[in-house]
Amino acid sequence: MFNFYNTLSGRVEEFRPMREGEARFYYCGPTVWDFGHIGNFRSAICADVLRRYLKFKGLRVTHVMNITDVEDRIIALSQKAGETIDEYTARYIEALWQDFDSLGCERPDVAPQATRHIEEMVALIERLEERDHAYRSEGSIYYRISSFPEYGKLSKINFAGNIAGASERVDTDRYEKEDARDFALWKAASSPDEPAWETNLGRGRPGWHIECSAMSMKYLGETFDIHAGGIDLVFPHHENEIAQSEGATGKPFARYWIHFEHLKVDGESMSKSKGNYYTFRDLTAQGFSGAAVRYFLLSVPYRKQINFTLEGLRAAEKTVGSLRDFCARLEDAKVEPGLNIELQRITQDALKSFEEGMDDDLNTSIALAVIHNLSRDVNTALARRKLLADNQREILEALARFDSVFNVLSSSPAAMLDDEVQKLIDDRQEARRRREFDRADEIRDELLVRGIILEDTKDGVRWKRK
RNA sequence: GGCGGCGUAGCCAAGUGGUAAGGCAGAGGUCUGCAAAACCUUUAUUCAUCGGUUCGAUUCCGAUCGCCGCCUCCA
Repeated sequence: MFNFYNTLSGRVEEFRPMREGEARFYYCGPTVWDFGHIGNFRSAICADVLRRYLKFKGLRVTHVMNITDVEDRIIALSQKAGETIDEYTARYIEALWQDFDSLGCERPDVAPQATRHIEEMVALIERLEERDHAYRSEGSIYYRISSFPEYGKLSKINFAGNIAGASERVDTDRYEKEDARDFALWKAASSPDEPAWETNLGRGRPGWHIECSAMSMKYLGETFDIHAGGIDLVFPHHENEIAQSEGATGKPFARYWIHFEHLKVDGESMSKSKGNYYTFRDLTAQGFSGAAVRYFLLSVPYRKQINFTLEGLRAAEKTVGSLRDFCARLEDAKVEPGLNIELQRITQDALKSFEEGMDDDLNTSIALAVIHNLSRDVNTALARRKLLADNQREILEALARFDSVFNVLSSSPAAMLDDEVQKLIDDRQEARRRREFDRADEIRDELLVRGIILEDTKDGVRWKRK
């Protein structure tokens, strides 16, 4: 199996699934109040790679990602737009899936929405009330943190040291709570026109944290393998999830917690006010590909902050282009039958190193370096005609294996050339044969204007779209 | 006030108690009709600074400087 850092234990640990051959994995998904930004997608892509690597390791994965479609901001924005919550969030959910596709993220097996699971949340809150972990105050219901002694075990927060300096910024007067740390499980509707649900708990809406407890346990069981999310969620969100879930069931909740670091933009935290805020769509509008964004975001291991810059993204775009060219060249190569033992060894070593890198806390930097080194060795062999048919097959299989995790190598098949363009390429070849190089270069320039780049190789002309 | 991370070539960046992966950019070369692509060579005697531990430190410890973040909605 492989190792990764478990926030709960504070150590890199070997992953051992609860059930042989199976991994149950929950990822705290987005709040759909706007288009996703690159920070959201760093997390989503890290989660995607984790999920893919679990599969690489031969595990059957059940991946659940929640969609938070009700919270204060969504309510405010939808009301402002004169829409229902569903009308407002629908477009962002649609956009989310489009972005997932563009970024090469597999869709989760289940993507439950909070608004569709109010019943489950109500039932969970009732269980917490029965076990005395919850109390009512002015129509709302709060979690009683003093009733859960293990509170803080995930984030290791030192409450004594914290309160002093931070308290001035914490709004403690807003609700009637027994303890400033207590958090809302259920928020009573404050006015008749506020979106709310009529339930056994009264008219209101769920607190933010309860949805993840209710939905993860519904789809994965009361105890499951991995719970993932952005680093910012460690406290209070995940800490509260543990309190809610373990408080209600008396059983361990998630066994492994994995958290993805944030990214910086131009060396600073990303924020709209700093003008360094990018949605994925901002980048595609500038002509960047999803694969380049994905490659960039995976080029640094998940536990390090990555510094996002447009310059870095440009470099990633070039790198992905080179790797894809390499794959296409390898596929098209006309090779002699047979097997080059030396190349076979290189290929096997690459597979081994890739896996060792990923096994070591998902070190994507190392895994990518392995792909680059293999690419160089194979290019050299190709140029020297040392690559034989069995090697070609093995290397393509290895690359497919790598790409089952990274998903940046395969590109959509190039669209067919139209007849006119094909004729120009043929004409140019004819001109070259006659050594009419002015004419040949003229045609090459003309094709370039049409966005087609030609490369003359030993095996004939290759073309690609700009 | 409490807590944490980072500082490695022009840029991005991995990494380890035993002598610096990878990518981008640059230079020279091979190949080519010329290109392009690819390949080869080359670009850190050195890992913020100063001490300490050690046979040996970029890697461990301490101090200093600089940058970033969390503790509040946040991926």
